[in-house]
Amino acid sequence: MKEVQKIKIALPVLFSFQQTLSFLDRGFDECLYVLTNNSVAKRIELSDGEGVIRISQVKKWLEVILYKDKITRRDVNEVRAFVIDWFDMDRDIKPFYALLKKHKILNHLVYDYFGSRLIGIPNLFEALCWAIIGQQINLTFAYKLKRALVEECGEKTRFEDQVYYAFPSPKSLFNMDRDVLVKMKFSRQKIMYLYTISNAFINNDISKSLLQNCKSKQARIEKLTDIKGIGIWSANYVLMKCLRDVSCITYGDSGLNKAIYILFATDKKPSKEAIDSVFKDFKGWESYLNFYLWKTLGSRL
DNA sequence: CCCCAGGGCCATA
DNA sequence: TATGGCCATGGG
Repeated sequence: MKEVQKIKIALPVLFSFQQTLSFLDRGFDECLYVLTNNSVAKRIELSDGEGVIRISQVKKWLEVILYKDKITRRDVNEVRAFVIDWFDMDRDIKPFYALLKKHKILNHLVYDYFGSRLIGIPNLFEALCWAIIGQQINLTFAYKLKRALVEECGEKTRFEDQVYYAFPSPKSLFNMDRDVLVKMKFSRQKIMYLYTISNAFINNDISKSLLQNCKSKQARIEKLTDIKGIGIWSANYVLMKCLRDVSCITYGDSGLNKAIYILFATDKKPSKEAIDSVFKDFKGWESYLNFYLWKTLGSRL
């Protein structure tokens, strides 16, 4: 970390960095970034090696400080692209807000979460593993599992009295001893799914570019759900959080069910038709509505 | 002790 | 196609 470089990104309209920070800081035991009152820092993997970035707001700009041994022009471009992707800063969400404002029941969400963007998981392997880890268990426990995994086999950087972890690589996860994962309290199913996904990445059966090159959304869903452990919920979750597809609905999601039940007085587990009727006024913005509905449940789901 | 968590797979009918 | 059991643990 011998060199330092400041990178400025202009704030888009309808973007709130405070909302971004409050989403990242939901009281869960997150291990892949470090928060302060007004900044977030994380380890970043770049083509020319790893570094640490710290992001804060300075007036009308996002200021990203990159710490790295030797900083290249390519590093700077990649960091800028990473942050824009992570916080979904390139998207014009005016059309979404227009739809929200005229909705009878949901219009207050504009003001409750003003400038809140769909925060992503740019790393596809991490997004898929996180979908597996989070299935069927409460998020508090899911974050504990993730931390155990990351601390065991994620690469780390020590910088200014802090440890910054990378999410494990497919190879390092694949090579983890089964018993170690059992001791961490992963279920046998989750362990098998994680191995399967790791192996798929190692063999290049799945990658972000392979998904991006699929002809249709349906083809992407099929490619994802071909993987054992990835069902319809996980596929939509990953397309939303990693591929930045804004037209996804996480069918089967307990949090989504709960939000719709509370706001629309449906069954506790609303039918697909009931869910679709909520989303029908938000064509092309389903992922954003999905994300905002999650937010209505509060910091802890 | 019960039920359910940001599900999905498999067996059965 | 639909339904029920199973997974592992923790919180309510």
